[in-house]
Amino acid sequence: MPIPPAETRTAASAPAARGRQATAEPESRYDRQLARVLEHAAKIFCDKGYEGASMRDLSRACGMSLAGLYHYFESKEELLYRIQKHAFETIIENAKARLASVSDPEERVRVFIENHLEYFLANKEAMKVLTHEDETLKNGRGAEIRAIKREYYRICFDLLEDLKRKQGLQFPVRLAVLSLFGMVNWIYTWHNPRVDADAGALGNEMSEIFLHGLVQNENGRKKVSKSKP
Amino acid sequence: MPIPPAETRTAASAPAARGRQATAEPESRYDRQLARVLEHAAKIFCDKGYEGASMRDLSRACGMSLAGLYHYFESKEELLYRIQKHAFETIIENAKARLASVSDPEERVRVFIENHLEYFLANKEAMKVLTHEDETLKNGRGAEIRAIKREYYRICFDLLEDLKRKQGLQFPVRLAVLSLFGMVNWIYTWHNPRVDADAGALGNEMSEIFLHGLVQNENGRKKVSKSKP
DNA sequence: ATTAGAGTCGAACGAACGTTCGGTAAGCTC
DNA sequence: GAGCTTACCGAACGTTCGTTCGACTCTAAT
Repeated sequence: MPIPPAETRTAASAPAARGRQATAEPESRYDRQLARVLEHAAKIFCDKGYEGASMRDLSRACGMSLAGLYHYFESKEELLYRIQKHAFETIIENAKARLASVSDPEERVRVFIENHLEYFLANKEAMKVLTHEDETLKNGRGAEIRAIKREYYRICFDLLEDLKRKQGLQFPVRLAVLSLFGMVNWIYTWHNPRVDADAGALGNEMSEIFLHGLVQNENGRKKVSKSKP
Repeated sequence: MPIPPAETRTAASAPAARGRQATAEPESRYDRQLARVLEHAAKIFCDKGYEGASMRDLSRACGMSLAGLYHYFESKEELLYRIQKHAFETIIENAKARLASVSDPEERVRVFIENHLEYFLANKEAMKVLTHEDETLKNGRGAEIRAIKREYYRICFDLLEDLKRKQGLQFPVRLAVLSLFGMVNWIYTWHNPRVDADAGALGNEMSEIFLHGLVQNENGRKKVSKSKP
């Protein structure tokens, strides 16, 4: 949930997180405010889209003046960049950590899917911004985000290729990866926490569809005995 | 590809398509120009997003003055509405027509998927606008588009429920529908006509993944004999 | 008590936005 | 060829946009 403390300071030169004794406190006032701003920005970009959202909307949401906001970043574009970068880096980090302890190829795919859904649903706003505004950033920042995205794609690709090789399967890996991303990313258009299951259950069900399909004859796992022949 | 002739005139009161003899010519000058405008609008909304696209962009693309454009519609919002409505109605119409002659439940799902992909790839720009700007329209027009969307969803839902019942399967239908839409709609983010297969081939491959999954053991259709045990 | 700078603000900048207005030139009907 | 309509345009309307500027307050170190 928390959008991150500053890491790198790109606006005016400013203090690193220094508490009262320079060591104890992890979050300076600046860091806390910046995190607040990023969180509200994610919410607003999510609701109205990057282009449709105005800095005045953000100012209102943060309870801070328009000019005051610019103490924490240098442009609207940087806000989008920060939100996207943090979301992507975190989901990749989480995926790597979870995959490290799983070796069965099929199970690894399941873990990847569940990790994706879990982070997605826990950070719905940032992830919608990541997904929806995927071509918005241009030039340097856009290239950086696209590189991170490619890394994430690659992780999934390798997972599926490994599965294919070890189990001697036959399917187009690129298309499988992109179909999987479609399935899991599309969730931002429909998921309603009051109606739909949580990440764990959805992950299992989606994994089942993706790995074994709707129709699983000859195997019995999906087929159910019917009273009428 | 062609965005449609006028159907209903919503701007200033204006002539219906009347040829020189009121019967022979199907396309008046007005209809042709309107179609041109809608086509360019779809392209621009697709490239820069609805909010990011300006009427001046459209004016430039059409080679027509800003004021002149408004002869053909009453607002930017109406443009989006027209594009979305036409795309949705056509894809539904096509789906119904194709499904009418197919009775096998599994084959019907395949036909639905292939129809979707075929229209999607043949009308990439309008379909990206439909997919990407899906929450943009508000009030009356938004409600109307959402109703059409619900109808399309319903067709797919019924298809899958029929498959489930007739084959005695067990899967969550709502999730299956939404996963399928995710798979097929996501295509606008990645499809490259110079790299990727055409709608027919992609439809087959996606249908295979969706219906039978990546891993299809015990059945041999997917498993391939390996030299090493 | 003085100073430095972090944090914040009101007010404004120029640019861009969607839309409208008054007008004109061409085409059609009588 | 008068009269009406369609198709289009230049210029501008009022608004909103992202961003900046100079000044103020508060805190904390000198």
